[in-house]
Amino acid sequence: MKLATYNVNGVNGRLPVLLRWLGESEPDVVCLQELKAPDEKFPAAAIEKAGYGAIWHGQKSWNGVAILARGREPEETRRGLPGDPDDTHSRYIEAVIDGTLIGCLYLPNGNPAPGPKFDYKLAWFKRLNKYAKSLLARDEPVVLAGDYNVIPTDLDAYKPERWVDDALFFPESRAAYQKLLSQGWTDAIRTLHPDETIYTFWDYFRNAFARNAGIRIDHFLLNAHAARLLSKGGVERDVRGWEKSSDHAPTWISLTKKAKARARRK
DNA sequence: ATGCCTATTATTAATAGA
Repeated sequence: MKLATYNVNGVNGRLPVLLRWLGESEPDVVCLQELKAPDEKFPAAAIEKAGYGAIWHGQKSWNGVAILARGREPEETRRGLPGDPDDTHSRYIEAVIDGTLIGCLYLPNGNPAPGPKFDYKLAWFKRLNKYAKSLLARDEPVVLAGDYNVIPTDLDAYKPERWVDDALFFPESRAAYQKLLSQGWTDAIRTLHPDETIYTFWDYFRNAFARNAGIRIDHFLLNAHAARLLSKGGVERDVRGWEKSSDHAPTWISLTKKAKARARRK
């Protein structure tokens, strides 16, 4: 099963890119972020025509998340994180697909930091960590995929010194991410490629993509059941170079059907 | 220290992204 996460940066403005990518990459499960569209403007017909069932949680102008499943309908299990009934942002949606629980998240950016937006980021992170702890213990594969808006370590940024004043790299943001990992989650891409320079985002400024001036902020976190099934993963970097592309590239992992015998014995 | 670029929304400029 190939799972992908893609901050599409406008699901309607980038629809040709999204459809081309779905056709070429053929992921089985897709977590989308930054739909930038209300529910009624989600391009459900075009996505269905491409062969995908979908659930979505939209919002006017900003945010918005969706889960797509090739040849099937995702079975929705939650929309919105628990812990704050006054939170109006559409940043979390969750479904069961083929026995795997998939959480699709779009963590707040938090800039400028410090400030109220950064406070919101940390508060959202705290709610995520609390909820994630309850998911971790489930007796099935669990995958938390999305745009975490966190650069985990120096290895994950081109010139990390340029990011020290940014909410994505603030000590509090990195600490919250490490705290989440320490519950027992596996950062799939970093685990597969421990020493590689891997980026998932290149901004539109300063010719960043051509210079490979990127950061790694789109992540797959796996519980132990899912981690045992992890076989490969990476970033579909070419997509970032397409005409009218998002500033993020699709990031993907493959989960095998059954754990390898060696892993099972452990 | 700031703009750079791009999308959306509401009317040619503001806001957000990261």
